[in-house]
Amino acid sequence: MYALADCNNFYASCERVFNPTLNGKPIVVLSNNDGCVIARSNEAKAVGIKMGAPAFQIERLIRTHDVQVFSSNFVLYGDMSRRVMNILASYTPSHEIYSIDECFLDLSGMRVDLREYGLKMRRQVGRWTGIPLSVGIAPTKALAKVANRIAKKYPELQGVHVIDSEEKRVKALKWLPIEDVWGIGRRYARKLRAMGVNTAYDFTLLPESLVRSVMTVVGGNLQRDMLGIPTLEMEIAEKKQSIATTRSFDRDYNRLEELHERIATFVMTSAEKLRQQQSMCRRMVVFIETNRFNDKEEFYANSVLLKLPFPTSSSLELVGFAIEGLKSIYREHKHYKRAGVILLDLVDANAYQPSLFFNSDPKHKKLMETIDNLNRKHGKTMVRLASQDELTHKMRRLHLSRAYTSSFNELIEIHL
DNA sequence: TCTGGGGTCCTAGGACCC
DNA sequence: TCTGGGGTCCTAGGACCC
Repeated sequence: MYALADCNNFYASCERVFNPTLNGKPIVVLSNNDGCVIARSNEAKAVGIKMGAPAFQIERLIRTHDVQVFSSNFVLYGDMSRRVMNILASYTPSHEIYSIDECFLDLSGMRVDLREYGLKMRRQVGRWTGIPLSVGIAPTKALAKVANRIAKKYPELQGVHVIDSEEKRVKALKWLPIEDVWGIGRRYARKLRAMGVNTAYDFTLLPESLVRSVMTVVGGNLQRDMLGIPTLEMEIAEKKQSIATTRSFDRDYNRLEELHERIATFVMTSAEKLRQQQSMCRRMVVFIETNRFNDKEEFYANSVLLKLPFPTSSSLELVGFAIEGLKSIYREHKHYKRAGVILLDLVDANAYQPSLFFNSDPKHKKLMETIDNLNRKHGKTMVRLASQDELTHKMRRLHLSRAYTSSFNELIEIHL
């Protein structure tokens, strides 16, 4: 049996933990630059605020319903996530952190009352972190996902649902519309509807060969899992296979120097994560885009895949390559709105055999360690490259909550 | 004025080799 | 004019997730 534990409206709940006066009020959390909605409390969903809605389009809703608005505070959310995951880990010998707010737990062989067990983790997470949790338990991961939806949907279940019989499995799948199935997105849902498949249950009745022909092996595996045959396995966290830093800008950039500074900073951020997991990268993508919503200027997007002459995790070397790449895709007289850097083809820094001729400069290793340590101790951008001398950008974060968990200056004060 | 960011996996088709 | 077959590697693009 597997459990899927999922935090309810995670970002919104994080904001609430440190400000209980928000209980019962509609809350939304906005993306970087306060661009669009990325999380909503139940109350905000109820008044009709859609996921992904641009902030400027919902101003009226916000005013009418006194919606509490927050800029995203990922330092806080990451920290809360770690606390929740640590608690959940104590409930199983094997868990998979599936996303910032979701965790699969392998409960096979556990001699416990599963419903009680789910209620217990939910209570403990609630008491220790203040985050509301829903738990779905079933024989496979895909069914645990379904069970979790049901746990969320019906309050009388108290946040926990167990699928432990064929009858419950069928009932759950007949209840779930095809577009809400994990692994079936817009594209496949439309195709399946056209084939007369309206629910998850209909999907499980399709011939396997048909499913594979439409949705490749991925769909076939999903179908088996939904039939109750454990097929999707636990994927225990190892290293990331790619590391990306991408951002929309607060305004249009058109000068090469401005993009240069942004790209250098993105590389620095990515490279630090790269070193943290003790990898080196062999390829890098650099991309830039103009504003796709602007009808007055033709949309321009371009990217370049760089094959590095040697694997490296040195920010200095990576920035050098990235800037060469940037120059190859930069066009003058355009207004850039978004850019990013993706590190790919990551190899283990310790296992790598240096080449006879071309290698990352060994002096950089020590230097990077020093920089990482300084930045860790003194805040993110204590040490930057000279190319980053002028920080011309400012993220718009008008509604930022405090760094309750990560900064001594921003701890909550309790007055007795 | 204002529209997110960070990931994973699979496949078809081309390049290249013998 | 005729013009194989099989293997591997790589990559772009498409699908999905939260």
